[in-house]
Amino acid sequence: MQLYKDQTLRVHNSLTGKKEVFQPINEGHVGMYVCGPTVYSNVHLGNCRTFMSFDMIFRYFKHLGYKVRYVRNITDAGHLENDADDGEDKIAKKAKLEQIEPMEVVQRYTVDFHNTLQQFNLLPPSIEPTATGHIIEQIEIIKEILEKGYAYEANGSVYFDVIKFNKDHEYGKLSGRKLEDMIANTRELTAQDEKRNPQDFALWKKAEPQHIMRWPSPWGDGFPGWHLECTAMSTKYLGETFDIHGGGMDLKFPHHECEIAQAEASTGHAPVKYWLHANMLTLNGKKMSKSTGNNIYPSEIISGDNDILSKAYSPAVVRFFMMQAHYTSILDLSDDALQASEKGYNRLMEAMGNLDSLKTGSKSDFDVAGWKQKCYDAMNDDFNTPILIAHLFDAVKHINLIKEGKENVTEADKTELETTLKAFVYEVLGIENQSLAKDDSNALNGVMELLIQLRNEARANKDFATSDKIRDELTALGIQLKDGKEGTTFSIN
RNA sequence: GACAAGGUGGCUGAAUGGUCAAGGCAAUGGAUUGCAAAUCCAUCAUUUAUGAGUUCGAAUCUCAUCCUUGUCUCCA
Repeated sequence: MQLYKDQTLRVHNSLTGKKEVFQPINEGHVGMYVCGPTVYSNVHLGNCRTFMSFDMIFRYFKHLGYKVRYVRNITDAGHLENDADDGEDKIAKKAKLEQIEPMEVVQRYTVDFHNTLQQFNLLPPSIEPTATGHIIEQIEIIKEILEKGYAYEANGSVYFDVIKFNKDHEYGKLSGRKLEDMIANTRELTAQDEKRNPQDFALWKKAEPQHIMRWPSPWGDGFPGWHLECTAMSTKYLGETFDIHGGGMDLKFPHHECEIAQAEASTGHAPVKYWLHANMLTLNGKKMSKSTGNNIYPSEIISGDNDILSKAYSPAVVRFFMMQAHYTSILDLSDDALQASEKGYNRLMEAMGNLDSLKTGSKSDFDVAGWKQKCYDAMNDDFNTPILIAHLFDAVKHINLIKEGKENVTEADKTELETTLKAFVYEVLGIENQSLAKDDSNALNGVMELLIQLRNEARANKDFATSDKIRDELTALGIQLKDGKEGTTFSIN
């Protein structure tokens, strides 16, 4: 199914600041690279939002029939705490702190990362390369940049020469910065600094004798600079120019700016056609920060074991909540917002559960084909999931009306509605139906049927004490009875 | 201080020049119900941080001010 031939997708390109029609470099194929986590601590909820956004994008491309190669790296070396001379590798620092091998740190938090993303129903990327697995490729790129004259060696380290590069190229075009301004706002170099210019960044850092993470190179033992791994791995798996590069807004500068510089310096041309940036997640209107306590881990939301929220929320509800905002907007997570999302989520799932049993007729009061295209239009407009969800609720309303017998639907439209709804909710948005009623054990259904029958008998006899007792006790257990025209049904919250 | 993304109803969150500013949640009235819940119908921002400007027309463009988030710088 090559749906992409019928749909015009527009994406917001951070490089130009405009929405552009998406045209892949190779027809029918999409190459997408997203900067993955540095695995030195448990994955942050904000990171989850970014990866969830790109998971949705990945899913929509697939849904449209593109063959997608989605590469998301694991940074397991080289991410310095800061760019100063005493900059320490984040992973090496954590290893020292916990007195374990750096690779134990990497292993522990990579597993946590995968577990968390799996809970939120993220699809695994096509390739998930690690920085340490691509040291050779990174060294090769450094050699090329050195050959082209855009880098210099100093005392066993190699630095990218930003000023030289800016003479032939434009450094700062992604983040809207001017090199002159940056230089004007910078202090003088200290005497012991190896860099020619404070804006220069490390391609290769010399490893001090006590440094554990080290690899041999033409410039001596050392380790790669943080920005380099993404250039090496994206080029290796997606080519010198690929379609989409994604990541969090916070990576725009310097990380992505440096990626552009490295690629242009080594290959002579721009590496990426469309730059997509996902916006940040705040908590109760403020940035998340471990030091102020305004912070929550994914596992704490799911378990409810935290001081910030009133209750636990399922991963599907959290995902639905995130999808209700556009990926380029700042999203604020709060208890009120999650509660509202949970109710909306339940209503959506309820309607989808009722879809199958709808009675069909000879005509439809609901323009399913028009509605379906509206859903595509929403997604085609830079993956506008909030608008898509608004349309989904339009379908919910019609499903409920049909169920009540106030509207009609033909068999063909019902099938179309069901297929489309499932495609957008499950396949594109990646929202699972986690209501317990779905995995219906026959025993539970049998017991419920019995209770409903007993209650209805009591109601018929006007024994409301008994009928209300059954209803209230079930409510206390989290089972809600629903008296409809067609009889009584139940749902489990 | 610089750059970037923003500031929309009680909460959340769409809409970037064109009649009434989506949707979810909450709220109010009605239908339904033994009473509720669920469901349906109706109501719910003369107004988009503030001030000024451009325009026949602005939430949307321009300028100023205030605020939030991110990055850099400074500081440490």
